[in-house]
Amino acid sequence: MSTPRYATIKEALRSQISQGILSPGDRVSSENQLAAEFSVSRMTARRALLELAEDGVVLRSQGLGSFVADNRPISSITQIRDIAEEIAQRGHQHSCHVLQQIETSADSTNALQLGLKPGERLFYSEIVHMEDGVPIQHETRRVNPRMAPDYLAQDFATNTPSAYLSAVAPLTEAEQSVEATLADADNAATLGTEKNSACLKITRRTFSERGVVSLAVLIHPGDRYRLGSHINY
Amino acid sequence: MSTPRYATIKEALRSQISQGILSPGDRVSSENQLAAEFSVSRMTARRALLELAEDGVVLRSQGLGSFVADNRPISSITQIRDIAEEIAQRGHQHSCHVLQQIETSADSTNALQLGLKPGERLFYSEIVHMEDGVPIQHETRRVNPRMAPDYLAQDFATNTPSAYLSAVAPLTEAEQSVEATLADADNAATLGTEKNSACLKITRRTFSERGVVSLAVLIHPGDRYRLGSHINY
DNA sequence: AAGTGGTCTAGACCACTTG
DNA sequence: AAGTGGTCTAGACCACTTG
Repeated sequence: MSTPRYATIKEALRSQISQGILSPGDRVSSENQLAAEFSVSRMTARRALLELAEDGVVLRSQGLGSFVADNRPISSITQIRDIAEEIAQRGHQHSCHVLQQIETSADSTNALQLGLKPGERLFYSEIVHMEDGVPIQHETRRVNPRMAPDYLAQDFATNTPSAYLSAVAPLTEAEQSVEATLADADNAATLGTEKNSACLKITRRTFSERGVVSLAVLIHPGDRYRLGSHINY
Repeated sequence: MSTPRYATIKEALRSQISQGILSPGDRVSSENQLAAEFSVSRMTARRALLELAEDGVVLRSQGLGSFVADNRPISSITQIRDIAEEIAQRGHQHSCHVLQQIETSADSTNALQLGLKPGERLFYSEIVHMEDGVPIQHETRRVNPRMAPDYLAQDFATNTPSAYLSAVAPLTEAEQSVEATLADADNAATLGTEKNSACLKITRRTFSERGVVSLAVLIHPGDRYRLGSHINY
């Protein structure tokens, strides 16, 4: 399976931007020009530009052309931080229990989310993170083996899954949702809370350049954890 | 300028989903089927499905088909949006009950947070927001009278507090925290949920150029609301 | 008038999943 | 074998912006 042509065009433009050949505000080649340069149909060149626009790399305007966008600053709110780092920054002690670290197979839902085939193998880990000895996060994570083949050999007591994955498959994108749930018996036992107490559940899908890296579900006791953000306009 | 055909197809599918004709997990018509049904080329039907997938409305899988995604509302953590707008954008109907809209005085905590002196007057409102008649947010808000002197004269049934405040004191900054709590008897009654069900609680302080504008506490039923974000690096 | 992006067609071949 | 989505072509007409 070779790289699609629209992807080649995207890559070429991205690299021109990161090398400074194209700067924010510069006009990039038009659909017709790209079609000619890369010997593809206009629809294929168009797709490359459309996807770059979706990713916020270019801005497009009918009649005018496509232009390199400003490099968006990363807002501190949305930053994904390693929990061990976060705890260390508060001046507290991080520790954890690795409950599971195994190979298993993808059910149809996990397969869809991770970009695997149903039944294909995946790595699974389950860890409880503690701050000064008090459990604050129950992490369950499903990992795409193609992105991190040595996942099962890691010692997560010294280096968290998040830290390890960031090193082997640098984060390019993340999708997350936050919801409130009740602790089931399992959550209650691992987190040392009451059953049916309020929990904050974060579901996070992380992407690297080559695709989906992992799918993490993070459960926090509602009375010991909050998410904060500061937004500037 | 007429509506593009792919937009018509998207709208038709969205409406089937919101009417319950299609439920999460259901398979939607294939590209070829939609092309035939709507008398368009496959590329046009395809575009409709692709955009719905981008919006998180459907999940697509080669060889399998396209499936309706989990349709629980997901709203952005990183952006503060008026709930009425948010609901309208999902194609649903917003309505609300104004429970209270009064002048009261600041206790020491509120005073500190709003930059007032203890005992100084402040405005207080309490509203339940509904999406298609179903309660999804219980909003309690304390407002700095200096920033919005006419707050008590507003009709929040037609213009939400958030929309009104944005107009009179444009948002320059916001601080928020997200946590999980259990519904108390009052929450349960106003939101129509069980007591001790999981709730998402957002505490938000908004700032304008001249200082703190308001302090809002937003309670959402955990099973009807999610927060989401998409991060690009 | 010439160029840009926006929409659309009617085909094609492919990889993938299921019966 | 039949159906699905993924990629791609070579055209077309359109609305929009600029010289």
